[in-house]
This record gives sequence, C-alpha cells and structure tokens, in this order.
Amino acid sequence: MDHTERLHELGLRVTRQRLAVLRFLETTPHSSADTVASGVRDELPEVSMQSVYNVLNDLTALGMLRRFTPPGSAALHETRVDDNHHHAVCMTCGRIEDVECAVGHAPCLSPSDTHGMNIQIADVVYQGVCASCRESAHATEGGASGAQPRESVA
Amino acid sequence: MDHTERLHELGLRVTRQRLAVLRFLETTPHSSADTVASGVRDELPEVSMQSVYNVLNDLTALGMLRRFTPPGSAALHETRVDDNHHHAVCMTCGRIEDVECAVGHAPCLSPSDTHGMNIQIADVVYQGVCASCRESAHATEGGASGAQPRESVA
DNA sequence: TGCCCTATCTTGACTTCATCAAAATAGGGA
DNA sequence: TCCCTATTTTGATGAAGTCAAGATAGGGCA
Ligand SMILES: [Mn+2]
Ligand SMILES: [Mn+2]
Ligand SMILES: [Zn+2]
Ligand SMILES: [Zn+2]
Repeated sequence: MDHTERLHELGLRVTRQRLAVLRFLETTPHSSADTVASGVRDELPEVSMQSVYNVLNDLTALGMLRRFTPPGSAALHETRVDDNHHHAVCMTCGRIEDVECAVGHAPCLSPSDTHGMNIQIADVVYQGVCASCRESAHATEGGASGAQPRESVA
Repeated sequence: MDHTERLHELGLRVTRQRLAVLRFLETTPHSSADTVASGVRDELPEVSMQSVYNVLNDLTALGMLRRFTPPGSAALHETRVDDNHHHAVCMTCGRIEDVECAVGHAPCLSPSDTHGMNIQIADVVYQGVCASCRESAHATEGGASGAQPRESVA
C-alpha cells in the first residue's frame, strides 16, 4: 500500500507536505525534524518547520511513523513501524544502526516484572562505539586529536 | 562506602551541593534537574540551577549517577548504577517504575547484531499504562474526563 | 466542473530544558 | 592559616518543540 492509500485509510487528507515527509523518511530513516525539513525542502521549498512538526506528530500518533529519542539529541523518525526493532547509537560519532530484536518475536515487550503496567512499547537504545570510531581512536593512540567524547569534569 | 568517600576516590572535592544532590537522589530516584533543585533547596536554599546541572553532569559522567531520558520529558537521574536495570513509564500519568532485566545477568547488553558496535549501555524504556490509570479510564468509560492521553490529529 | 466547508498549513510568539562564559567563592593540601 | 584552583554563581544564550490565530487548499457534493 502506498502513502496516499494509507493516509486515506486513516481518514487524513493527502497533502504535499505529508507525502514529502513520508517520501523523505522512506529513503532517510532516523531523521530529526530539522533534517526532515531540509530534505523535504528540496522538492517543496516552502514547507514550514511547524508543518514538519505537525506531520511528524500526527503520523507518529497514528502509527504511520515511529519516533525515538537518543540521549542528548533531538527526536528521530522512521517509517519502519510495527516490528519493534531497536537502535544502536555510537557514543563518539552519533551513527545509528537498526538492531533486530534479540529475543524472538515481540521481544522485550515482556519485562520480568511490570509492576502492573500494561506494556505497549519497548524502546531499546544501545550505546557503544562503532567500528570506525574504534579504529580512528586506535590510530591516534592517546593523542588529543580525532573524534573525542565531550570533555568531562576535572 | 558513603558519598564523601566516593567523591574523594574520584578525586573530586566534597561540596555541600554535591552531597545534597546525592542525598536527595538517594531518597527520590528518577528526578529531573528541576525536581532535584527544589528538593535540594530544602536543606541548601542557595543552590543555583547551574550547579545542579553541573553536579548531575559531572557525577553522571563519572558513573556515580545514572541518567535516562523518557520520551517527551526532561532527563531523570538516580543513584542506582551498575545494575543496568530498565524503566517502565506510564503513557497516561507519567509514573515510572524500575524493571529488573528480563534476561539474566548483564542482559540486553548482547543484541543480536550490533553492526560492529561495541555496546556499553543498554537503555530500555517500556511505555504502557499503569494499573491505576487503567482503572480510572475504565471508571469514566468513553467519557471525556479523567486522565487522558494528549489529543491527536483530526 | 466548480463551490464550500474545514482540515491542514503558515506565521510569529512563547516555553522548557539545557549549555556557555566570566567573575565570585570555598575545598583542601602545604 | 594561606593559597591555588576546582566549583559555584550569575546572567546571557541556544536548541527543540509547542501554542494560537489567520491563510490556504483538500475533497465531498451539486
Ligand atoms: Mn530504526
Ligand atoms: Mn531506575
Ligand atoms: Zn562512531
Ligand atoms: Zn499511570
């Protein structure tokens, strides 16, 4: 089913803004509202930021988009919904990879003790260091150049 | 080991601000910077917001505190570190519960395919509806009162 | 096809959460 | 106790996102 059909199904109007956002996220998943706005403006120069936010919010609420928020950055969006996959974020360069669920079908939707909560979503964000960042860190061995995590106390 | 000792171990000065933040989070986990500031001001009325942010950032970076960011709200903090437990957030009232890891010891630190990333942290945020929110929703059955998820499109 | 209603979009102000920079303060080693 | 500098305070600034009101344009229907 294409985007137009799906929007109709949901009782939504098929606007250029909505289609442009959906098309953009189809080819560029894990995009922030800013990134979506820039990308969408290639084919539709006049879209406002507010419209991007509106579209992202509405389509996310209706399950046509998925959103997740990596620590320390803006919310990201993708069209891949309904498979409850996870995300790995590089702590050094910010790269993001999809990670299939480790435990089988609807994994991670069954925590050990939910304290009576009726769990509907499991957002899993792994943080680590990607291969290329490990290499460049190794290359500069103890030096102060190259990709660095942000400085800390003391 | 108490907070003073631990701060010394880390080579940090033992300040009233740091101790107050640690003491407050000991009894009130899952607190935002704002909540921490309010709580800390009971015993130390002069602390600045900036100091609260400084302390939270520094102690988090050094592993003395843990931080996680539930979707749509400010970052929360706790003293319970090193056990990689998870969190369940009620989508209606915002209540937060600790959830032990489902899969054993250092669970969730082993996703199926990490795309070469060296995983160090697994942040798992479950979203659902807590027992008391289910009840009050049931009580008002289709009505427009009571705790409601925020309104959506159309 | 053209009209009309209202969902959607645009504009512009505003909120919240958080960081930056520089001067004042206060740990803690000598 | 004195001094150095880590830490705190103060005040400005930035990023991400929401709110509200008027303008625009989908799309059902004559
Ligand atoms: Mn993804
Ligand atoms: Mn916790
Ligand atoms: Zn990387
Ligand atoms: Zn609840």
